[in-house]
Amino acid sequence: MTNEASTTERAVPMRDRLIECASDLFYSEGIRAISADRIIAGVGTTKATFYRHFPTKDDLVMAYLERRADWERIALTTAAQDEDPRRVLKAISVLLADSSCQPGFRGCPFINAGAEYVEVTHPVRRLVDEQRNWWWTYFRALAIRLGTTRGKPADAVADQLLMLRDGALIAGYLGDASRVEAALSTAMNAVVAAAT
Amino acid sequence: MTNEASTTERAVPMRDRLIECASDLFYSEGIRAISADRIIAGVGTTKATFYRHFPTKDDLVMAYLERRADWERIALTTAAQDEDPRRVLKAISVLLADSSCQPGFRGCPFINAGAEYVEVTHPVRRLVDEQRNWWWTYFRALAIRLGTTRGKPADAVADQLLMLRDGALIAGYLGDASRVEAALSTAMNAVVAAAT
DNA sequence: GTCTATAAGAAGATAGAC
DNA sequence: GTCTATCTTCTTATAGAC
Repeated sequence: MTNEASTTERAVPMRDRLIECASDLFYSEGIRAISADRIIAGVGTTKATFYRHFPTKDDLVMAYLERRADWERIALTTAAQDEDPRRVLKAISVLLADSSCQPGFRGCPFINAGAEYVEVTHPVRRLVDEQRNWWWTYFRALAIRLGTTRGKPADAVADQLLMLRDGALIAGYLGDASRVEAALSTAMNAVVAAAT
Repeated sequence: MTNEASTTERAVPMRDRLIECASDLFYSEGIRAISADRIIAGVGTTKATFYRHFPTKDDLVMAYLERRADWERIALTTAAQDEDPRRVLKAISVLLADSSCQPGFRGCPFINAGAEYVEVTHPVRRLVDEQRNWWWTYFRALAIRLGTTRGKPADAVADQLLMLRDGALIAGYLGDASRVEAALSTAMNAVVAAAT
């Protein structure tokens, strides 16, 4: 094979290095708390290069959230491949609870971004909406597989499961992450049982 | 026109006017998004006066959150005075859902502050913990009144009800506020039914 | 594509007069 | 308690050389 070890730094394009660094910093400290300078220093480049790749800071914020959205969808669909919808529900609980227990867990990046971006028409908020709609649609389909009647009943169960997902991530961040799994799976089962 | 320092305006002490203005701005736009200058301009005073009342901006942030905590506790205990714990549960759902439907609703100020303040030892985060503990203790007592066995079962129900409260406020802000009441009360009832 | 240098403004906070 | 004036640092963003 060709020698690429000596060109490790050059192998990763600057754009990806900026997104990678931004993803860590924005998530762990908040978007407004991180200046472009911090990211520039983090990857070891200059302002000019930064702004060549991302005309404004918000463009990098969008790239950060798009990457997070991809991760989240992949993580969920990977963890929830079981045929049995009840085991899928359990797997989702375990996935969310495990994430909550990881060091550096700071809750849902989309909920956090929502707290920082107020304007509903802002691209960031549109992306947050999109990701939340994805979750809701996923939960609605799961509700149907679990035996909930299509239409309003399934919509209602999707609302409740999304509510529990959001609450679980808040609890994982601001509460006791070690209790999230029990509370989340118990509540999800209760909600599904009451609707089927 | 009329003198700005009219009797009504002067009757409210500067400190309270600063907290009042900060409360509106911090909640509606986010804490980091609002500079001291914006608040100073909002009440029509100067930097020197601002920093005489609040040595740092974070001191004002604390005053803002303490006021919000007081409001929340008063609102809840006022809305939930019924003898019947099932009607109390319903009243909480209605209170949270109604709040979500108010114009300018931006979710839970404590969850939002948590998104902006990362350091767990920061006074803001301690206050967030305190308010969340208050809710949890309230829910645990309610769970017992609803017939849940004291100890672990009641603790588990409190975890789940708090999870639903948090998720409901997220849904009220980032989702469809008009569907919060149905989802929240249905899920709370399901969780309680499964534990009694 | 990347660098040095810098603009232009906003941020949190203070000194000293009245 | 309040004001004018100021300080320092940080912020996003750009110009122009290599």
